[in-house]
Amino acid sequence: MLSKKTKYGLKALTYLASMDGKEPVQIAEIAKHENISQKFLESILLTLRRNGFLGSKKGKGGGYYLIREPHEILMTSVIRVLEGPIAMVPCVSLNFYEKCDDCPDENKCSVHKLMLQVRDSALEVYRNNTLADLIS
Amino acid sequence: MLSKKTKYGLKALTYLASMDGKEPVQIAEIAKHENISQKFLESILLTLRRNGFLGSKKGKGGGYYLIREPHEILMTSVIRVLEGPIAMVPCVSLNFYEKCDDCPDENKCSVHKLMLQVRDSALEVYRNNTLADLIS
DNA sequence: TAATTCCCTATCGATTTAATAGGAATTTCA
DNA sequence: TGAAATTCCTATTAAATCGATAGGGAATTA
Repeated sequence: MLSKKTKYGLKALTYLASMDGKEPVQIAEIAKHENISQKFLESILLTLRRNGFLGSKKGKGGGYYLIREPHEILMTSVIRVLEGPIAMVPCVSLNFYEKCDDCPDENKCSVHKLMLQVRDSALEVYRNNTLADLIS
Repeated sequence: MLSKKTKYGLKALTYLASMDGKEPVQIAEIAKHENISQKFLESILLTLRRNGFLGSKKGKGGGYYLIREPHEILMTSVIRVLEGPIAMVPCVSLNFYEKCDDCPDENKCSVHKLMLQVRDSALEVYRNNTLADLIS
């Protein structure tokens, strides 16, 4: 299940991308437009800023804005920052690999085999979608 | 993230399929072989039986066994029973559809658009894999 | 009748999630 | 210079979910 954090983050990014200008947009405006709890959105935007997706400006006329072009922002990176691993089990994760406690041999594991395919198919989707693709 | 329930359920099914014979296999044997908490596995096998994947026999020499051929058991149905929806958001789910509270128009929603693709790619994997495919 | 094995419900502890609270820091502008 | 606007940051909480455990009941076998 996709977390609300990721869902809201994607919606906020899309909203900012659709604004297009580099004018800062206030949290309150995004929250209202997308029906998101303002305080919750606040923490999400902070994460996106700390991870290099957004810039911010304080004080009157302040807000958040994209610091990269929408077509440069891959869904793989957004998902990894907001949601974490794309893989459904750590033993097939590229960026968050972990060995399973129970499994003596990954290569013989049926779950591993299946989830490898699922990961690859999800990766292909995320790699083929940038923020720009989500707008139109 | 894939739940342990699903992971263990898949491992148990694979083990039963690899036995091949219609001889009942005891919970304890599966649990030991796959390093799973026996009591937890018990409840999982019960779910699989109630959903038409397994048969069972009580008393000495009892246990669980597959009641369909491995190549007839699609991953779509196993996943839906153990894990629930394949979709990452209810608004793109085929079998567990639900409207989003916040979203006024699904067709304009960027998250919807992305998650539709993710669902389709996952579905394709699950539809192309039967229990038989996981064994070899 | 005793042993074996699955059947069933309830409960628990830990973790995660979504949201809230409350104020600090910075910037703008009158 | 000071008040308003806005982001920044940490802590807390309520609810849900997950993985596991407990404890006995019911059926089957020998």
